[in-house]
Amino acid sequence: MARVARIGHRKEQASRRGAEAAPAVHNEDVATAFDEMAELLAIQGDNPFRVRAYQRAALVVRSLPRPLAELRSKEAFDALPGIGADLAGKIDELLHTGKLRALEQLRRRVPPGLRELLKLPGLGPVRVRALHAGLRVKGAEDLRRALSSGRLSKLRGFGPGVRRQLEQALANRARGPARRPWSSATPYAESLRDSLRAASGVTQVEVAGSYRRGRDTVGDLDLVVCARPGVDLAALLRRQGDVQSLAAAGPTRCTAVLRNGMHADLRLVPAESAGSALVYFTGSRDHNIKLRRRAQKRRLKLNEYGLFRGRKRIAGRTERELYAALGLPWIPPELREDRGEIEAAERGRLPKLVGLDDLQGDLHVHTTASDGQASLESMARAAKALGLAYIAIADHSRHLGIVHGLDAGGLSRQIDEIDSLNGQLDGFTVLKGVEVDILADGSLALPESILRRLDVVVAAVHGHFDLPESKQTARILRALEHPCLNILAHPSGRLLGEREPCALDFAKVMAAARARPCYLELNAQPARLDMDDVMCQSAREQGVLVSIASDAHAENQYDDLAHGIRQARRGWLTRADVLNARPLKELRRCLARARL
DNA sequence: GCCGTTTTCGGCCCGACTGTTTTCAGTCG
Repeated sequence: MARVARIGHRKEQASRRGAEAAPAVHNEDVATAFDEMAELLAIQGDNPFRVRAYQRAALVVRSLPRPLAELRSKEAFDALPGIGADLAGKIDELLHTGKLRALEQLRRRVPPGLRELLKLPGLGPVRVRALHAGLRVKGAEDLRRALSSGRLSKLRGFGPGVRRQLEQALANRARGPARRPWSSATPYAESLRDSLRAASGVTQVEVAGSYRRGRDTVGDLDLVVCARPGVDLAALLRRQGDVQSLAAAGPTRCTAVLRNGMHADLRLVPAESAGSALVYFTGSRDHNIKLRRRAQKRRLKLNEYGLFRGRKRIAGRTERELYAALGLPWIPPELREDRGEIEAAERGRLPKLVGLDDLQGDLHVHTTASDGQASLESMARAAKALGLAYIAIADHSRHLGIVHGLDAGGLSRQIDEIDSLNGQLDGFTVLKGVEVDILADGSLALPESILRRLDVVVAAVHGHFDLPESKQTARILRALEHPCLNILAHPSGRLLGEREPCALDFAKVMAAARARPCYLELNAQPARLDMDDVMCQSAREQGVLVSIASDAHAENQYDDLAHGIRQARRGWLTRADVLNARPLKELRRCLARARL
């Protein structure tokens, strides 16, 4: 929604500048427009395959590592998978005018509140259309009234079950975001998995879904269960402590409502189908669709029970066996987003993804000198105990808004402290650094004279997140021109579920980082995970090294590095793409290169 | 709306569960 409004904003800017000036339209804007087209067409009752084509195009555009604007021509758009002549023309129109006539026409025909209704569980395009046609329902509030007045019961397709589901959904809507950070799902996912594994008759339990793919946020949990005959899945679930109720219960499939409000979908499959079920329920949907089409072309049929030639199962017990039968190597779950992984697998070009063990150090660590909770020495010893070879202390600079930051004097004292500590740490190095604030005008909050004395200068935005895109981009580009800057930290400023990424022309930032050169941080705090996966993939393609950083404020927060690794893997990063996967000597060379 | 080693037209991934429509449509993943 915010994005769409932003297109409007750009449109105004364009008209002020004159007709010849093209508004800056990002891939995300195009994807959002296509998503909206798909929903409005679906509500209208249009051909479902046409709807699907828009959805697919949105996904393709959203996953492109480069801005569409760089591709320029309609022919180049047309060459993208899932984009034909028509959609290529629509991309062209959006890029040049900032608007889409077809979308504007649709918006005039379909009340905007109906799109919101589509998000409610139990409401698809058919029922939303029926609500509008039968009861003039135009949004959630109308639906609430129709429910309470009893008018809904007169409508075909809205029996007591559906009405109960809708009442529940409207009540739940007030309860906050549907997706939550990956890390907040972990305790529930793991305890459910472990207690089911311990249940008698159960032979195998795996968590699948977006949780297994390591997405930054998780909606529902998906679990694949194998058990001996006679095991009653629903009865088993009702005995689990974390399970509040069952929203659906069949012999092979159950949906449990957990105490934290999450849903867990469980599927019971025979052991010979464990691999195919795991592929199936790990997804993503688009990865699966592509696998099934691949199966079809080989005159095979793929479903959650296996890969079949006629009625004969030819694979399915393990994932590896299944991919092999489709002529592919096993594909890591983090890559299964239909962003080119199947094509890469086919050509033997899957990246060897970075792992936690590849990290040699951590370049963003706080201490009690600013807002951290542990001393310099404690943070250093904790990192050494984890097997890291170096850390960079990057406490905040002092300025308005950050109370406990360091000024030049404080930083100078910390430099001395680090020198003396380094004498006592055998085989471990503490690098001198800072997380210096990027001020509203793009200057840095500390003088160059003190920054010159540091090994690592990490710079970040901590305020003025809502500047218009042109100003925000200019601000960051100016910061990147500072001769001492090494790493741009948490580039988008997003906080999952709390703060949207700031409006920033990330392609320009990436190009500037590459040209300078300097590095970009993938902040591993579970609520940040900033950069996101697509930005990481883009950095890799552009050859910009990524610093996977814990931003630890306490000894135990080095654990967050695992979240960063997960995100990095989703962004196709290998060891070679990661700045702090380099040994100290090589790291120092990289840092020296990034100083003008 | 896209796409092509069965195809430029006629397909488009596949199955489970729910509710209600007494034989299946709608939704979901």
